[in-house]
Amino acid sequence: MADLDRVIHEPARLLLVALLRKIERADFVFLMNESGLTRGNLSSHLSKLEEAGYVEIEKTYRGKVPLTLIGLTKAGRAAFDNYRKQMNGLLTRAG
Amino acid sequence: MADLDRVIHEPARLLLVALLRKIERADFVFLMNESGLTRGNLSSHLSKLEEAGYVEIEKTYRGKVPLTLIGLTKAGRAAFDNYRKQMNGLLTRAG
DNA sequence: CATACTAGTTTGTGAGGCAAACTAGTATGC
DNA sequence: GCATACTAGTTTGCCTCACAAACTAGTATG
Repeated sequence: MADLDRVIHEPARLLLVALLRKIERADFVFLMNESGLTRGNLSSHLSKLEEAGYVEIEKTYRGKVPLTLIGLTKAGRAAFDNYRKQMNGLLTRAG
Repeated sequence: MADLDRVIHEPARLLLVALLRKIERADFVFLMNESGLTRGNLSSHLSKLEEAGYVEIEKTYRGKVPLTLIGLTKAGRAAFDNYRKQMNGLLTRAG
């Protein structure tokens, strides 16, 4: 069977994880712009990813304005790589 | 944004469509065995695919026993190919 | 005619994605 | 110095939907 990681599989999160896979670390607003998600949905998807242990979220300040930094964990990278492998298998097996 | 086709994106259906992409036509029980889905879930996923116009379902008989044949439509093939293209983009863009 | 099997469909429920409402803190207008 | 607006998030409510379990229908067997 195809037991894909549902945390990664959700398109919004897949996009986020793919972004983070490249750039290591990003702030909330950047991810919002890149993904096209609303603040609300970005927040809840990041929470899911955090619960799964796939991202680390650091809350700090840029001057007096709050700044939230997000980065993929080792587990997150591994999960994404594994997902990619499985998905490629599924897609290419279907010549 | 990543607006993947949700009908195809669901893992169970992705597997079904990938299978059908190769073998053109299959019966209900074969798909059940290949996918590992229960009769109930296979039935409902096939209904979704049919509603989307992605598969054609033909009910006939093998002797006196009902036989359900399932095949991808042109639209189904196109949808899968498009999905695959988008997904590959997402996955490889994240070197 | 009752029990079992094959081949499916329908139903109930819990999880979850999305949009909208809410919160908190900072800057600006008057 | 209080109101209005803006930035940066979080929480809530609703509606969809995947999965499991229950149900249906028809055939073979004892």
